[in-house]
Amino acid sequence: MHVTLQDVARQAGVSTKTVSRVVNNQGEISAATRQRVQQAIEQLGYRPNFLARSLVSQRSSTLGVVASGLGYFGPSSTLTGIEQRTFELGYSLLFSLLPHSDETNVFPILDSFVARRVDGIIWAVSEIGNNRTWIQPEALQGLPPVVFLTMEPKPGLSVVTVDNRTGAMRAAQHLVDLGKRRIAVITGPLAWWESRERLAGFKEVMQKANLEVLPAQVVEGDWTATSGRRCMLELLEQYPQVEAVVAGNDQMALGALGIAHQSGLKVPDDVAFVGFDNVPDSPCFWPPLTTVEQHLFEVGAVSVQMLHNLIATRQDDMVELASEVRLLQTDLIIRESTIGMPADKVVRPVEQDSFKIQPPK
Amino acid sequence: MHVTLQDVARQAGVSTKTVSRVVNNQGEISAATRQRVQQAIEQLGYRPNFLARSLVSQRSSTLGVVASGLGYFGPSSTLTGIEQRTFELGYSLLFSLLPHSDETNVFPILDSFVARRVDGIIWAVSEIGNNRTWIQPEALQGLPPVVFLTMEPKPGLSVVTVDNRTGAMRAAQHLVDLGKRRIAVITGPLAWWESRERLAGFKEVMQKANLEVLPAQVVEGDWTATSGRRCMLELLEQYPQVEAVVAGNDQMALGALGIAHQSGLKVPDDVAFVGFDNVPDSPCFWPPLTTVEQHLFEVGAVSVQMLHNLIATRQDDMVELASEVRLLQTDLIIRESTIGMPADKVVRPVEQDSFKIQPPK
DNA sequence: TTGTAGGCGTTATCAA
DNA sequence: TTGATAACGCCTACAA
Repeated sequence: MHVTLQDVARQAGVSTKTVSRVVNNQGEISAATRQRVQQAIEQLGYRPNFLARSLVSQRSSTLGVVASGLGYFGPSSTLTGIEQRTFELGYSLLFSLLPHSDETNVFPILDSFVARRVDGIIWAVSEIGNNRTWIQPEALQGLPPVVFLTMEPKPGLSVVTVDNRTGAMRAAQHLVDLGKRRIAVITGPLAWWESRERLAGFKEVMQKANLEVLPAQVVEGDWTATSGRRCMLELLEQYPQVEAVVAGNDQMALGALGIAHQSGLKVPDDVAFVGFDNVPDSPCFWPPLTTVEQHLFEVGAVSVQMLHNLIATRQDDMVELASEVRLLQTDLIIRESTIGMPADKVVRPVEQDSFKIQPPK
Repeated sequence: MHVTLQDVARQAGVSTKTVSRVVNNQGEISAATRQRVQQAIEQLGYRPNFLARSLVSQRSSTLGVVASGLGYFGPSSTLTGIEQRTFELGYSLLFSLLPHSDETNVFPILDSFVARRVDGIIWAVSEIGNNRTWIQPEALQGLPPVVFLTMEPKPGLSVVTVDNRTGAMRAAQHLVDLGKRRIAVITGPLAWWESRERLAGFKEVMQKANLEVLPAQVVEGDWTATSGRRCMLELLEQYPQVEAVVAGNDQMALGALGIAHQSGLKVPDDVAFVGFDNVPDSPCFWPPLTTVEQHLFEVGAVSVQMLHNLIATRQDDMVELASEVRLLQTDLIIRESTIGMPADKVVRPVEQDSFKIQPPK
């Protein structure tokens, strides 16, 4: 069916090895034969078979990625970053999605990756409930190098994640600095590690500012704008003195904003709002939303780079120093929902954990 | 490095072929040997190598997908649908992203798919400018079956797309039915086929209603909310009598809504708005947005099913009847931005081009 | 500079 | 019911 090296070799009147050398640009070859071989390749429309190459070379130049929740801006950005860097480094990408559920059995997915002999795996699913209990030495044993995204760093694992706690602290501190005292929070689902981190950051700032956090000030949403509406209604009911709201993401902030409008509250004078994510629409919310930007595209790119290094290391010497952690910082984007006048100022702090994407080798 | 069939065979004291039969559940095998083989598999931790299997069986059980613009809800939904159906049908998915640019050379991506011997390809990139000129018989020659998404159906190609024209007609007709006469349109970039289709649908309704469409009534955005703001400002400048706006997507509608608020216009009494996409946030816009829902998850799922059938067909007999077209209908979701009162009614028409996802064989 | 032999891990063919 | 042998398409080692 397909044209093979043999066919080309026969056509060009040389050996298969010579054709192989031409295809892979290796070894010294006389200009004449190279010419002849290339002509034969063109003529026959030869396309190399990576499966056969992978079989003998024991590497597939393919990475596997497991993602989730592409309907949201964050995961999509991360995936885009992953794909781009993967391509730049010369890999292909096997792609799998996981439902947002504890129940899902991850092993079929891992098996399909192993069966296709991926050189490495990126686990781009948020830490939710106990959906990480599968991460055990025995399970990792049979796998190529893995980089985990968005989880509490654990010894022995390579992790790339956003500093959610500090991000939330920036949001809360901003409100405190503006003189707000009665600050409420709409969290994401607390089964999510990210949500708990953000809540912890919020509480830390409140404590330092000697501000109480009553149970009535904390409500739990599910990331959707609709849940933001519900949460804001609850807040107005159980904590009517609220002066500001920190939302776990921009969607919930949007929903909460809607309720504020319906209730005739002035934003930000009566109630100020801060979101999290800086989705592309957030500058066009009504009013434009102050929010915390995560650099998720970079999270994706960095994780691929880390995986690439891991793969190279494992091949060179068998020493396994897989435990590396990258914590990416956030930016506070200040807009009208907190300061009430046209502004789009970026407050970028000194980077504590700065990073660079390393150039391909 | 890895445990192979041979290792298992040796351990169990049988031939490799016998092990192969056990692994693939084929042929008759005595319970005793099966037992022994399975034990050896467990013991050694054997994982089959799909690369080797693909090499000999001439099929990789892998599909390739080329997508674009995951930052938007639509493409992400489509990709999610593709992934899910792909997994259900027992394939793996090789994933590639294309920048939104005419210039991009698609052949390296196609080559990487062919090199890995994907069984089929889904081209999930919108038709923009002349980014489809590569689709020529010669280029298609060397490829496995391909299904194209979101493009003008062409003879000889398999296409799955949303009926954008009819969708836009629903939106426009809804406004006409509400008694609006001076209706403007904010289009997506007109280099996109989808944008032109939606504009054509809009114009068709206007014509039937004996309503003029002046050049001043049509402005071109770039899908972003920010461009929606700019376009709405232009409209208010050059067509101040505007009573309603049809936007090319929900993001631009959001931006336009913001300008309406800033200008003190009442929605929908002064100006009504309709979007396109039904993004999850749209019920929480201010006011909630009437919009046209595309079933993009289904577009993805249907395209995979079509591809699967194509692959099966090509293998059975060599007859190539690749030209199939599926046109999926839209739903109009009516909300406050047009009717000004709490409502969330779905108008679902009789399906002209109904479809079912066929069960896996 | 070029060629030969052997093997990567699996499945198909044909015997036993 | 099982097994030996030959592919699948490519690359590495070693010669020539």
